[in-house]
Formats: sequence, structure tokens, C-alpha cells
Amino acid sequence: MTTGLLEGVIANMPMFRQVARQNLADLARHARVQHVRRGGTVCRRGEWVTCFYGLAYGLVKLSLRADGGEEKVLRLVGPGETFGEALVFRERPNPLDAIALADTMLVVFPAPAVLALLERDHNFARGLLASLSERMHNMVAEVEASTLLSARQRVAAYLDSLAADGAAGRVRLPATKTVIASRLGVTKETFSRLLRELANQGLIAVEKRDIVLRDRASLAQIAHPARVVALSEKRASGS
Amino acid sequence: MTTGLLEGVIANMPMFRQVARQNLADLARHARVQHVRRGGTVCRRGEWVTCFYGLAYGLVKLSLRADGGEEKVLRLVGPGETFGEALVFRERPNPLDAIALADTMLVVFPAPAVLALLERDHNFARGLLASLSERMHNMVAEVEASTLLSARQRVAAYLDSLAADGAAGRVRLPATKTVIASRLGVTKETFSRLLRELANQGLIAVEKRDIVLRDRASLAQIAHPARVVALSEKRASGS
DNA sequence: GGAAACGATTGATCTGGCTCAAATACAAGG
DNA sequence: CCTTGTATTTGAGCCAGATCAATCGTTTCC
Repeated sequence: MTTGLLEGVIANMPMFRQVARQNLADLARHARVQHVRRGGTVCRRGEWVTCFYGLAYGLVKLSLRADGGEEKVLRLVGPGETFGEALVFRERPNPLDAIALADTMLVVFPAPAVLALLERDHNFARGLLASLSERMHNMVAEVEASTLLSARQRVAAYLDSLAADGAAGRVRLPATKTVIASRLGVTKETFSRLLRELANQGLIAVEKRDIVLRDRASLAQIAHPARVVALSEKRASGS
Repeated sequence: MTTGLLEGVIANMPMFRQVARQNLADLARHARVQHVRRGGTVCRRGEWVTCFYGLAYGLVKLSLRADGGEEKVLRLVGPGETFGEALVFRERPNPLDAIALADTMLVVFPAPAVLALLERDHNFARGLLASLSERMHNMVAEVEASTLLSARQRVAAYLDSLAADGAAGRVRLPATKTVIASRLGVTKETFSRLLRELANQGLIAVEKRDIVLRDRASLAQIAHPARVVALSEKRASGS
């Protein structure tokens, strides 16, 4: 049955980890699936969206656009992640464009189903609040990076953070360099130059979309001007 | 009784508008009051804070600091507003400094009481989610302004938005120009020069901390490069 | 295979807003 | 009133990163 499959997909999303099986089934019954091809639009700024989205597979770019074509990528959404939660609880037009960067499968949760589940399952409420809270913290970190760090520091921090997930010394940029550049708040030209500069210093090697991290310690050094270094030392030695 | 007074203060905060009277009384019993003098610290970045705050009166600055003294003000919190909600739902150290800019009275809501109320009152859950969602949207607007607009546009937009509340042609900056400048993502020097420039053009008049808006239309014009103008025209004429 | 579209790189130049420095206004407390 | 500290203003110069322009590599799809 389709419902069963969808329920499984939903159950795999961290945000629903704590939700009771029966409630998941109910939710799955009210959710619908949306496939979007690479380059296709999930939703646009200005639209009145009354649902939120979970990503089964694919990649979605959340971005702002100025009139003059200039674009700022706020977030790249990967499998298992959700976006648009805030749309359900505010009566406001969607502030972001959402564009698929790869063939993508989304699960769409309509507001009424979300609100109903909210009343029935406290763990869901907790999950939703935790999800929004994490989003807030990421946003703050984002603002911190773009106001307090230089472009070079942001690039170094980003490459370092990519490896934090994979744990490997080789990472793959999740999107084109142009998109990543925008995510980091620099132009593609500056991003290209900074990558080359790091490569010339022997800290990384660039192979198309793959980056080999040759010296993570130095990368981290560049990324964090002292304070955060102090923190990690504390963690390493202390208590 | 103290509890009764506190309950009244809490009831006045928009976030608790929908919470049942009985539950408010319960919450008030577990909340505590904190007075902070002008210049005093509410909490600091790095601390493990397990509560959130409501502001009865006063003014609190939420800010980030780089090592080199440089500071970025993320938000100014006024009476009736809340902050720190995200701290309750994430096990992470507080990412922001919170400093009182005036003698301030806070209501402190400890995590356990919040979580308990969450399970008992769905309207509270809704209020919390709405509050976090609004915060998210404001953050997005913030990032949009600081990446897509020039300093001059941000200043114009900010002055215009101040009047949106008061509806008057005369507004008062809620803090020193240095603090406002940081909130807007410019140095105090640049802020000063931009104010003077707007004054020279006859769009505003600066009288210490008060600003007289002499030409709001032109201010809005500067603030919004075409797109938003189209929206307000639509609102003014259409439907 | 070829052409068209897209993505990346590299060089040359420009500039908005920052930094540094100094003078000035203002407030609060003695 | 004066002193001390904090806010603000104003000027001069600088620079990180943007912009403009050109080339080259890589997909994609007729």
C-alpha cells in the first residue's frame, strides 16, 4: 500500500523520530508526495504556502533574489531534512524561493493535518519546536559568520564543516561552486580565487567538485580566530 | 499576592494571549522575576541557559561579539517581547550575549515548567511555535536586508519601519546611535554620515535621539528597490 | 560530432563602507 | 563649575571583495 511506504519515508525523518507509530500513519494519510525535476520550482517567494515540506531524496535550494538577478542562497536542504515549518504558524507569504537542484521527492504536510497532530501528540510538538530552534541557531551562526568573519574564514569553516559529517579527508560540494559561493555570501569569482589560494598553500586540493582536505588543522585555524579554538581545547583536555 | 501580579504581567505578553487563565497561574507559580540594571548582563554567550525570558519593562540587546571587540547587535527586545525560546528546546550553549540597555524587569521561565505547560495547553504550544516562526521570518528579512540592500537602503528602511509602529512622523531611536548602527550592520561613522546625508536631502531631521520623518514616501522609495514598491501599490489600489 | 548553454577560471579595475585619527558634544557626578 | 567618561561627528585614506570582461572547460542534447 502507498500509505505504508509513505509512512516509512516519514518515519526516517529526524523530526518525526519521537512520534508514535499510529500518529505517523494518520499523518501519512493526509500528506501527499510531490516530485520535482532538477531545476523545477517547489514554491516561490510571495506565494501563500500553507504546508511544510520533508525531503525524501534530492536537493533543494532556499534562496532570496534581488531585482537585479542577484541571488543569495540561505540553505541547502538534503534528504531527511524539512523546511517551511514557519509557514504553517504565520499568516504571511512565503519569504523564500525553493528550487530543486536535483530530481527531488518531497512529502508535503498540509497545515490542518499538522495542527491536528500537534494536539494529539506532544512528542510531535517537541520535535517541531526542536526543529525550529535548531533552524534559529543555524541562522544565528550564519549571521555571525557573514558579519564577523572574512570570506576566507567562511570558506575555510565551510570546508571544515563538510568533513565533520563525512569524517573523511575528501568531501564533495553538494552543489555547483556558483551555488556554494552564494551560500557562503561571496561571488563565484572570489570563491574560485580563495579555493585556489588554499590549494596553493597546500591546505586543500580541488578536483572538480571534490575537495581533498590536506590539512584540516590549518583550515580550522583559519576558520576560527582564537575563541573557538579555546573552546575545543577546553573540550579536549577538560572535565 | 505576588503571584497574582506576576500572572498579570505574563498575561500581557502576546505569546501567552491564548493560554487559559488557570495555566497562566500555574506557570506564574514556577516563573521567577529578575531585575537587571542598565548595563547589566542577563546572560552570556557560552553559558548553558535552560530557560527563556519575557520582558516586562526595559530594553535588552542581543548581540554577538568578535574577539577584537567588534560587536553585532542581532535584536533589541522591548516590553512584552520574549527571547531565548530556542534555548529550551536545544541542548546547546547560548549563542548570544544579552545585555540590558535600561533598567529592566524580566520574567524567567524555567525549561521544566515550559515543557510541562506544553503538554497541558495546546494553545501554548501554538503560541510558542508562532513566536519562533515569527523570529525565523524576521531573521530571514534581516539576512535579506544585509545581503541584498546597501547601507543607505537599510537605514532608510529602518527609519521607515520605526514609524510604522508609532504611526507618527516623529520617531525616537530605541537606543544610542552606536547600538542602532550595529543593529543595522554598519559602523557608527557610516550611520552618522548616512543620517546627515538624508537630512541634507530634506528627507529627515535629526534632533538628538529623535528623528523627524519629513518625506516618508521618498524614504520608502530608497528602502525598496522596485519590488516592494510594486507590492505596496498593489495593496493601495488593488482588490 | 557539433553547437549551444552552462559553469569555472583568471585578469584588471573600481568602490562602498571600514579604519584610523582627531575634534566636539553631552551627561553625570563631585 | 569642572572633570571624566561616553556618544557623536567629521575628515582622510585604504582595502576586501565586487564588478566587468574575456577565455576555457564541460555537459547536454540534437
